[in-house]
Amino acid sequence: MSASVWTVERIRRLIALWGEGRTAAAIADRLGPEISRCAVLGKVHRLGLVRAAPARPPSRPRGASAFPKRRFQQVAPSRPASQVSSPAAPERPEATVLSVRRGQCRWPYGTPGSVDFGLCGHAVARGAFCAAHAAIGYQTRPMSAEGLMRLAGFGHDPS
DNA sequence: CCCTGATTCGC
DNA sequence: GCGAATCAGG
Repeated sequence: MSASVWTVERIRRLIALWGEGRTAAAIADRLGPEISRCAVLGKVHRLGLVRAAPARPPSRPRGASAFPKRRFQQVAPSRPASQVSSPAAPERPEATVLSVRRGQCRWPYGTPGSVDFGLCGHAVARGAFCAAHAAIGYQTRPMSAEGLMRLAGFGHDPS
């Protein structure tokens, strides 16, 4: 017979002790060696006994193996379909941070700080980028109706 | 580094 | 349902 470790008696004591404001570790101690602090926390949570939440803004997705190793996401300029039909972008950087001059595309290549880091260097078409990279970097996303109204000077002001 | 409670997920 | 793992904050 596999009686749950959480007997009625233990649950009763848990509720009482939790109500007294004891800490999970202290409760785990009193409930016996079978009950760990985590077990207490888990049970408390499961019972919905969560002590008055101090309005803690849920900062992030958390929990066991939420993101075990994928914690760092590669953040690199993504290359959507726009690049396919755009004028050629160089395979390798043709300028460096030090060498790049006015009129040269400043699209980054490689990892900043590493020796191979460089800049596109092609002739600027728009802003700081050549045509190919401007197509990627200056994508204008469709603006919401609210955004358009705000931009037009019609703030949504009910009063 | 110790502690706290909170949260998630594999079992 | 259970609780270890892992989080943020003190």
